[in-house]
Amino acid sequence: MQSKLPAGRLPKSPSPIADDGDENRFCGTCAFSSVCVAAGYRKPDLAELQCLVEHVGPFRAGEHVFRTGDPFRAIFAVRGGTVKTRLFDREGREQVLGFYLPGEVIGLNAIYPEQFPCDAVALDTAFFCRFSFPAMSALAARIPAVQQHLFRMLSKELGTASLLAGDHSADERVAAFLMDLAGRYAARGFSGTRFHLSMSRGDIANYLRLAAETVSRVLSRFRAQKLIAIEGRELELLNPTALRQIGQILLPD
Amino acid sequence: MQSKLPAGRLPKSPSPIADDGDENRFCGTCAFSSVCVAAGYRKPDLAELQCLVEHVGPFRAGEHVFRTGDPFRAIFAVRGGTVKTRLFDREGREQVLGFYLPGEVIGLNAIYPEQFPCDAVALDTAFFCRFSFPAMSALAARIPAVQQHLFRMLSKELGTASLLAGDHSADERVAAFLMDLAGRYAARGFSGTRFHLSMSRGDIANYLRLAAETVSRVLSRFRAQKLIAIEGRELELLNPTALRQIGQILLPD
DNA sequence: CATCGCAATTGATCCGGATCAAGGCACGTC
DNA sequence: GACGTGCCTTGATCCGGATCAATTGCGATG
Repeated sequence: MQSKLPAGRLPKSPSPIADDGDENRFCGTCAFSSVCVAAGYRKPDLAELQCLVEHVGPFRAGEHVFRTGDPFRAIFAVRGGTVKTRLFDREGREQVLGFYLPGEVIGLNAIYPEQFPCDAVALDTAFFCRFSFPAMSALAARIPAVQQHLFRMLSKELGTASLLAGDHSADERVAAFLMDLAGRYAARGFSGTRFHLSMSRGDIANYLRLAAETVSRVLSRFRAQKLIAIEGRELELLNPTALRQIGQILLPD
Repeated sequence: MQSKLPAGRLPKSPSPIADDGDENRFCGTCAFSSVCVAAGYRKPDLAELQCLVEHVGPFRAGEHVFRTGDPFRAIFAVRGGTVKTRLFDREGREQVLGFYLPGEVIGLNAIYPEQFPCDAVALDTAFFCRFSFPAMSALAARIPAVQQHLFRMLSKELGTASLLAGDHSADERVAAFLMDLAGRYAARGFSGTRFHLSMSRGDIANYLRLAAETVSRVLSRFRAQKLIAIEGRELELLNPTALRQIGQILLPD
């Protein structure tokens, strides 16, 4: 039930960011926080930032935030819910490219082609901050912190291709996947040991380039080994250290 | 014998960019060309660009352009030769991340961590244009074309992770690899049907996440099927259409 | 020239995960 | 309650590519 929105949350009321109590809580964990906060310190810049940020959503599970081929006009920070990005190959088979949690940003890979190169699909009820990219670009030229932040976010995402690469075992992939999610939840202020898997086993398998049956088997084995407790999509990491050990080859540090 | 360099080519003569005839030919195919050319149209900017571009090299095969952990100060455009990027996992096994041809740019993934996250190793005699990043950043804030160009290069590289992802057959991977190389050579003005493989079979296999033996077998099979002619590292694509067909799932368009 | 060392090729065997198949479970609707 | 429909789990079989091993070819070096 994460979709119980406070009344003043939707863009109908263009209230200043500082006035929205919930805003502050979210923004503190958002990938854009340093930009918004930095801009907030200067009154004239704050006005401009408000022009380029727009709240959109909610999207229901299965709805598209954007589609492959849509013209690129903006990037999106996830405010709530979960998103998967995916595309279809020539044979029409889905390829899951990634999952995005609250505070994370989607759409950066559309800057160059000037079209979105993939679909973004909500996995549960999700809503976003939409940043107009032309406006953001112009702002970046005037405010070094904004420019630097964009460079850093882009560069950071370059280092995030490793989970699916390589000839790694199913155990390694699944363990690394779970620990990656855990770390990202923890980084945004959520629990890093208990969380909900918003995506189906099939999506996980597709993302990890495994069969859904294999993912199921590995999770069952991890449960039998008391590494995790899992019931449906509710997950608890019972032995994160061991999981990190198993997936270490795929994990940073 | 790829190291037979023309006499005037080595950096012992630090001549200004505009004076170097070969420079113009190279710059036309370089990923930075739009930046350099755009800057060239304004005299004051040209001066600044000269400050931030520096010619480095040659590096001999096996020498490092940068190493994992080196502080990030600049990005490099390959002027000549070939480079591989790689890192070592905890077990000390090498992981080849990519190959870079003349005109392509390395180091963009170091902006965020502010350290190089991988090694860059010359595969043959190689030299570079070195762009100081702080200087470039400052220039980007003043010249929109430079900022836009950096955004685009970063975003473009985000779309380049697909070759090694996925559970694809060895045939698909090798065919896609060859066609990818061919396309990149062609884009830079070289032959797209006959070229030299600067990297060993082992490097190719490592990059494609296959065993070296498998790469060898696939190449032998492609030769038997008259798809390619290959002798050592000299390659000719005899039937690019068929190769594209085989690797199509991994290739753009 | 003989020798060494590395890269590449080719053959034989083995294993991990895909695939095919058959239920189980939780949800909805009628 | 009976039924359908996804989603998940578990079992049995098969195949592509890894691995181990042997051989060849070539450039470098003495």
